[in-house]
Amino acid sequence: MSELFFARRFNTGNARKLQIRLSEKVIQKDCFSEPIQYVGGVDIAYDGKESIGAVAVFEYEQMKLVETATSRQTTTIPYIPTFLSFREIPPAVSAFKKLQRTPDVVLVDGQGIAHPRRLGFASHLGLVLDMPTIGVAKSVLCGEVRDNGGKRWKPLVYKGNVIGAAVETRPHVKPVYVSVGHKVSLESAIKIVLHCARGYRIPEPLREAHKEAERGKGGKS
DNA sequence: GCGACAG
DNA sequence: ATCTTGTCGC
Repeated sequence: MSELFFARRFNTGNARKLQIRLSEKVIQKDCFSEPIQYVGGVDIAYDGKESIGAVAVFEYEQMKLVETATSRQTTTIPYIPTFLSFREIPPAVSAFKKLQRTPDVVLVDGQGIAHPRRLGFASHLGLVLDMPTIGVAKSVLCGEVRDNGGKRWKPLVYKGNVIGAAVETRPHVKPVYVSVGHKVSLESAIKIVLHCARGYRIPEPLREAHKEAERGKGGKS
């Protein structure tokens, strides 16, 4: 009962101010050691009133799954466009705490700084975990793709600034929208996403995290 | 004021 | 996100 009340009273005004304040702390430079050894993927699934957070960790070079972790808890905040992170961070962080190995960089299902206030789920999560994160979204939240040459990626521009890139992970397939989450440059983010995409539009760590979250439905974790 | 709007 | 039948193609 209290959760529902809290959800209805979610204060977008305060959340908006927090986003603006936090967005200034986002670091857009590579803050991880090379070569990358482990990459993680985070995704959230919903089962009725509960959220299932899942994390999958892959060995970078071979792209082999080495570990997964999930966490199931009551959903506390409703989905409100541009405030997705407040809803998904709790289950994501909870799943992360169960990991044995800490990935060097994490792919997140959503936008990084490609957000109206430059603080999408991937950036917010990166700040909370103090870890390098990359936003990988399946559709655009804001901005427009600038038609450039025949590269594998095109810049996503919003109000005159490049906030991310539409990356064609597979030929002739709808692109995924990559943006800086935290502690990584856009160039590296694109390179990492392309490395992790093996035969499918969605990078392996995210595909696996999605499957893991689906498996968490109808049970506990 | 109106329309758009990650998952 | 979630629900949901059939269909096309490797």
